[in-house]
Amino acid sequence: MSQREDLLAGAKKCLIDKGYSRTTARDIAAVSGAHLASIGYHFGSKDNLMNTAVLAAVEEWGDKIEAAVDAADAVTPEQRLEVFLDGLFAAVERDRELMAASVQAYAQAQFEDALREPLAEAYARGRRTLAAMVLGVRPEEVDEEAAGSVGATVHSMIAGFVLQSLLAPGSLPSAARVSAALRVLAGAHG
Amino acid sequence: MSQREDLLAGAKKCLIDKGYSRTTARDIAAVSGAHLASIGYHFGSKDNLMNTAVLAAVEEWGDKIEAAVDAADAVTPEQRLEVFLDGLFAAVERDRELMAASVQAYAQAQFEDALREPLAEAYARGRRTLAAMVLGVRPEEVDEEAAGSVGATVHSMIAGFVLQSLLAPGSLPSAARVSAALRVLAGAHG
DNA sequence: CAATTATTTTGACGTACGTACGATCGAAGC
DNA sequence: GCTTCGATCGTACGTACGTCAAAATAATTG
Repeated sequence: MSQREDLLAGAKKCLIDKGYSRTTARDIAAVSGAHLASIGYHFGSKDNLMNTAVLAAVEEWGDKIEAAVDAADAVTPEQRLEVFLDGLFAAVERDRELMAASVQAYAQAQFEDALREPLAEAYARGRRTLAAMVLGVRPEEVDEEAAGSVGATVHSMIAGFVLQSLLAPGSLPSAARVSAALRVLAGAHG
Repeated sequence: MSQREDLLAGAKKCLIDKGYSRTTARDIAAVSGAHLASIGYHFGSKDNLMNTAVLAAVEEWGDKIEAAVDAADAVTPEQRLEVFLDGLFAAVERDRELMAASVQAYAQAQFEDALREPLAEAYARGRRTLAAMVLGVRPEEVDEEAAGSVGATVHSMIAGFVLQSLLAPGSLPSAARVSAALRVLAGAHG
């Protein structure tokens, strides 16, 4: 493994263990086993390395969501959302670290355009994917209206559950209970 | 205004403008007009001051949500969720800074028990309040089951919409569209 | 008004930070 | 075998950091 890869892995680990801004260049060097000065050589600056690590983590987390979507696509439309949530919640518990990194990403994105823009783009893409799943169509067929309502709502729910799980591990409801809750919510203003 | 109050206000401002960890003690002193050493005198340490500011911001944001709940309580149960979301989304756009601070809070909470515990508690309380609103009962009457399903789901949606709004301002759907989306979601697995 | 306590101000200390510079190494090219 | 070039290493510079001790001032109390 090159020092470049080591540094990136180390930065991700630090991101999870100490957070974005509390991570120092020396922390990354120590954790990765790479040399301090290699950060500048390979990434230009420590902040640049951290941004790269943050985006990589968010992308990985996006892949997990997509895997849950793919699994849900195999079942009937009626079961789809619940199967998806089951897969998602399992991933949430399993890959806690990835989500912790994602929260760091959102927090930092407010101060760095280099983070906010790709994150906003990923968010928009996610909405389409999720709307497509729920509606049972292909992502390209999802119109802006559906992405901005159904997709945005599902995506928001996910993000919120992730936050909740980080704050109070193990407190997530089952997918079945979320389904029931959605019926209550839909009924409350039908 | 005492320096204590000035410092707290300055810390909040820095929290919003520069983020939790990027804020230095000298930043706070400069913004607040207070003296550097007053931080130690009044708050013991800079971190302690920042934690106090973070919790104050989250509490303020909680008050906004509660105001939206109260407003929604005035209408019929059928309109309630939609009216609530209308009020909430208005608050989201109006008090963007409070939400930005809240995101900082969640990001930091992962590394400081002094933040995570009160935040988790506030989260739990919010779930009850929201479940009570949707179900049309008083918060004390909400059982654990309802708080953990309906309340948790609504709360997650809110948190997600907040994140979305921070990432891409102005991209929130209207409350009516969220309502429609919820009906779609409930129907997708009925 | 004197005495005591609370707050503000000054100044500085020690440390940890990010980054730059040149030396060193190792493999590939001719 | 000498050169070249990308990568790694050792080190040190300048600076910005949080905190503290003590002096100065303000407020409170008897």
